[in-house]
Amino acid sequence: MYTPGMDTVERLIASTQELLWERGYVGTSPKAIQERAGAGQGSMYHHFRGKPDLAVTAMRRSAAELRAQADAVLGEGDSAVARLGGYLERERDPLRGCRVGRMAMDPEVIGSEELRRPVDETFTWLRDRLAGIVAEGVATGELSAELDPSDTAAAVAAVVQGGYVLARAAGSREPFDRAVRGAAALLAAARA
Amino acid sequence: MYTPGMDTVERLIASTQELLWERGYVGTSPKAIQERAGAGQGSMYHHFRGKPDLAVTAMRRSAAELRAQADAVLGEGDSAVARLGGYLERERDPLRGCRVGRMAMDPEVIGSEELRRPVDETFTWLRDRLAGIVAEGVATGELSAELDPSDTAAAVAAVVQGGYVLARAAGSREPFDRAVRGAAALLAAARA
DNA sequence: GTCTATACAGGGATAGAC
DNA sequence: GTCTATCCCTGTATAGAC
Repeated sequence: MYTPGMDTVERLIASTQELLWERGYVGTSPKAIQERAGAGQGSMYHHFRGKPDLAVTAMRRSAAELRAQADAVLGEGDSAVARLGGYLERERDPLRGCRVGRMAMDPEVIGSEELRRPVDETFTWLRDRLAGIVAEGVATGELSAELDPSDTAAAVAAVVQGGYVLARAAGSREPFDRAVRGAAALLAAARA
Repeated sequence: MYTPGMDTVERLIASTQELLWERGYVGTSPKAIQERAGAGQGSMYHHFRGKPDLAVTAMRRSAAELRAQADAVLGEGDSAVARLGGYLERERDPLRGCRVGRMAMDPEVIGSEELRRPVDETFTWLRDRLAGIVAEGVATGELSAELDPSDTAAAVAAVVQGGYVLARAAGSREPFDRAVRGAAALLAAARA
């Protein structure tokens, strides 16, 4: 996440990304950010207007990173089912949860237009991307024509996000693994 | 949630349940609980040892309520697909999220054995209950024998929890509705 | 049982020196 | 650009009076 050569601004952003992932927006304090970044108060408030400003910057970056990763995974595989399955069963650390999805549960994030936007954009993009793959599968006759691409895409995205909830509740990655495997099996069973 | 006739203890518990749902554990302060309950500091600390104690009590109650509701819904319908579909598409307020699942994203909840337990038990119970229905459907020949009941159950539970994330991210219930509809369609397509 | 007073850390930010 | 001092509010809890 961050390397010795990074300057203060970069260290502040990277630290904020990590803390938002671990503790959410309400749970992350400027002081904690400064400590992790090895920067003083003055530094942080010189470069950013305050916690919301820094958080928006960090969230935009996390969103972009996630998008790039997902896009790469979704490009691999030679059939719709294989590509969706690849996305579902891609390597993850379920107990950490999703760094973007996590933000959606925070009332302060949801209550702020600016803070919610990167989260919204990420999932809108993801659902569209997944829907395109489903539509392709339906078009080539691989998947049943009964499947609505947008609905199916939402279900796939939801399984992953919900899998994190189940895993964290259980204190074990097992429910996550079951959920994505279960979803992959349902997709496989929906082949035309 | 709470009625005029409730005594102080009940009002404290009910207020805590509401606040935990709305703002999570970190986001809920004793002061806010007292205000909503119309009780003073002394009252709260007389009846409960502190915030964690009150939170555990409130979470146990929310878990029990949720379980009762889910159990009722899962008992209706005359086929496995109908029962799972009924659970998925049951009336909900997606923008509020799940009062139990929400807790799983809170680091303090996950970090405490006592606070996590009610959440864990709720989802373990739910997955078992759903798995029983899937198994039944497989046994009667309604559902494809390819489906693993536990995996499928986890996927169904995850779709709902993840649907909340998508809805809150979007600021609209639409992605939730799409996700559950998509999941119901996949189940219908997996009929033997 | 409930109230008020008190305590002390931490959150979030500003001011001004260097 | 960064540091230290300072500020005020809130979180969480205890003590003791009523």
